[in-house]
Amino acid sequence: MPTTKKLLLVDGNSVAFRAFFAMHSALDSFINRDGLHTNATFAFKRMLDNILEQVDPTNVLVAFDAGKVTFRTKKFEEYKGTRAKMPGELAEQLPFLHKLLDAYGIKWYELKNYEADDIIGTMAQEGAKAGMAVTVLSGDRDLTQLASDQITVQVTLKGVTELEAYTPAHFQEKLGITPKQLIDVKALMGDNSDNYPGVTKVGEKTALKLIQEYGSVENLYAHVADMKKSKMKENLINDKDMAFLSKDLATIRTDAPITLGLADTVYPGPDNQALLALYQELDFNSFIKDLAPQEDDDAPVQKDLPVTALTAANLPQALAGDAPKTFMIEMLGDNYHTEPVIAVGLGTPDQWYVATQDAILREPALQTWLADAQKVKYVFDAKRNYVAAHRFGATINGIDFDMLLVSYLLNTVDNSNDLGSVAAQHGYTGVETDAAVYGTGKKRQVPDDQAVFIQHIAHKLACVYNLQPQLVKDLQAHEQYTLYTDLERPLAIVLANMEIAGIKVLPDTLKAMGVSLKERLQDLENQIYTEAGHEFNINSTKQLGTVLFDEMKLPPIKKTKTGYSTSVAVLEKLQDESPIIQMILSYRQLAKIQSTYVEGLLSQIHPDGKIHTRYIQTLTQTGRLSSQDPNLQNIPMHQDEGKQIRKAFVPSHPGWQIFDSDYSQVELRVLAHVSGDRNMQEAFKENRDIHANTAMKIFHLTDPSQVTDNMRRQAKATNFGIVYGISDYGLSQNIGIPREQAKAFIDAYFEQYPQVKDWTEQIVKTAREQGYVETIMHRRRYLPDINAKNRNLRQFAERTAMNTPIQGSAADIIKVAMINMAQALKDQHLQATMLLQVHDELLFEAPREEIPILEKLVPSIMDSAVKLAVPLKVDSSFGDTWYDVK
DNA sequence: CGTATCACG
DNA sequence: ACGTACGTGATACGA
Repeated sequence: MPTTKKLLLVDGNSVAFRAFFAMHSALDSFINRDGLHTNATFAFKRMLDNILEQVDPTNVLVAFDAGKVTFRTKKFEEYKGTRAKMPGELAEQLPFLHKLLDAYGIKWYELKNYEADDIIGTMAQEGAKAGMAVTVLSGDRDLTQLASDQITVQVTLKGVTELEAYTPAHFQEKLGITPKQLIDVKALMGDNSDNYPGVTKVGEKTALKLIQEYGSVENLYAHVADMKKSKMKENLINDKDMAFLSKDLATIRTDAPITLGLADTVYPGPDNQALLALYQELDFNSFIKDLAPQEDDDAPVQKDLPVTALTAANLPQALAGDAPKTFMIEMLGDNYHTEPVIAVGLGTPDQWYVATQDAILREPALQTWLADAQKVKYVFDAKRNYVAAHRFGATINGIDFDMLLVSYLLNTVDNSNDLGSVAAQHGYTGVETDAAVYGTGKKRQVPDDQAVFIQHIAHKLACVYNLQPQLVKDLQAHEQYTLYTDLERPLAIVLANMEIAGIKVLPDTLKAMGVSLKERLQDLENQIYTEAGHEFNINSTKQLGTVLFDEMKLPPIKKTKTGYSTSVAVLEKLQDESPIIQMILSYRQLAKIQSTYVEGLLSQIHPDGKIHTRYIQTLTQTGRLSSQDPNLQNIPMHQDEGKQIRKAFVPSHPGWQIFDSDYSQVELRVLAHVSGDRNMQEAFKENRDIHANTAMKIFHLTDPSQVTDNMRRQAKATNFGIVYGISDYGLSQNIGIPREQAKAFIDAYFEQYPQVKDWTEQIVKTAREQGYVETIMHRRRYLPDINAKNRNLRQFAERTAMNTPIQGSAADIIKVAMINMAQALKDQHLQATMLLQVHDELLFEAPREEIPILEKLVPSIMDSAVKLAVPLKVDSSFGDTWYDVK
């Protein structure tokens, strides 16, 4: 039987766009020696390899758009009229993409007056007719209308290699229509990015419904007269011409006058000499290595690095010299407080040393070297190595380069604990991921082949060493070098010491709460069963939904994608309908306290009676910390029931106290600073109640005495809304007022704080132009969706553009304070210990006699962390437990 | 392993 | 018209 021929068709322009933006954050590091940007070419190559491997085609064609003028613009002048010009950094790469395809032996093609879509549509039809299995690769969904039994359309998702396969079945499942009907849907809803309107007031939802009902635009109009009178019917009738024109524009041609046939698309495979020349021109060194002839197919792709077993005997030799060395302590799991050490490695590219026993960490020679600040170390995750070393009595000084931390500062996205994937983000492909070597989940283990294991450690060490120059250069290009050296790098050590210190938690206090909660939960459970008439799992939203909305016939206020919503907001609206609602609310509240806080925290107390959380310094997109295993940044506070948990958090020595300081309204102060708003700055300079001040402004009051509690509450929500990147709908939902009124609040707000309004507009504009926003300390967040054609994505990016500089600058400020605080405690020889950070709050334990010192010292360090145009304000308190700190 | 819910700033 | 507040982590279900 002859093998089926496989045809791969690639939408060159849209895949190039995706490639460009997938590696947009690496734009600065992907420049060849001639100053040419190469990020899109690099990512395009990887996308191409990925799809070639997946499809293994016999024939390939890449189609490009020939220009702006096409038969569609002749039919409708505004077609794609609002489309932004291709960025220059991408346009300059197009000739190299063409060269790359030539070297791959892949035919590429463009046709005057037609779009790439039409070339693909025509060729796909021909291929299918010839009995070929056709795969289309594109970055947008327009082409999915071609999907059929023989044609699969792969659409790129995020990143370089993730794809979504559109088949007729997938269409049915996802949208409830056939691929062809997508054209009809677009005829009605129009296409914003292609700039044709469809029918007035008809969006995706409505269009889908209409097509599911009528099947096609033609049939819809055949029956439009029978529809019952409505605004929509009127719009449909008025816009009939536009609907049919839109349908025509949306239809991908399958009869474009292309001048090549299937025979021209035969894929012979790459020309390695041509590829080598191109890679040299583009400085794609990692790809050049891949081209090197392999002696036999079974040989490892990575050539072996020079490794010696690290022993007590050869430590002096291994540690000789003052040149920088990479160092690592390897563990299989995340939690470095407890995880066994499986290897210790160090060295330089001349010679790597790897020990597979943890005992080496107790060697005095190694401990001396680790403690010596003059011995320069490169690591991946300083805090992880520091804490692990501490378990063996070692202290690490002299950490110069932390690849993980630097990578996070360069681009906050996806800095996992996996060195291999972080390396890949920076174009370094010479190292495997841990998942590939150790496996994942239950099967995670040290490889059976010891040589494979040791080479993996060596390759990781080498990777850190090799990436150092490039990443430090990138930091400098981003003006982030001092953010790294003066803020994040020292902070890692401060955090390590907080984690090591841990906080004492009294198990008996938690257990007593657990006993009482258990009884109360049992009572509530029985009452709920009585009301419901039978037993069920209250924790199952599905079963609860059935009881409330099917059996008891309560009105379902909201739906989720899987069924009825039973969230607090919904239940509160049902309060008066049945006594069961209050019982469920109470049950939920207590069950949360029991499972997450009583049982959860109990299971995390170490043998030393303390909880040692991990602060994740390289995760959030704004620069905040996060806290894991357990999360000590979300211990209950707002309701007294849950707040009791805090009584279990106590000082670790008798006669000591818990001391706490927090910033007052730090985010709004940051907003007053960055916006330069005179009215808001004045309020803070005069130490006024900012929410009451806002209330006076938006309610047009003349005297503070006129501000009611409710006005202040609404003003407070509005202040928050501004920080989050306001929308009238969001505000209206939050405080339960009509949308119109929320809009009036916002308008009044912007009128009273005009420079805040200017700033929100300015920051969005800046984000659009440069693709990222920054905090006061140059922390950077990329916003690739800021120019997205998808409205939701774009608006989300716009809100983020407003929120991140505020939340992120506040994070910068407390981080500076933490570093200064750790230094001050050391300088003044205080026993007080910094234990926790909760975003705008620092928590300490200290001997009672040091409390008066802290009451002066902590606020003075915190409010002088940075100099803003408004003062920072800090409130402090102390007590026997965390609960008593209020 | 994704979803819903709810704890924090 | 469209669908929306920003940033996190832990737990319980249920496929």
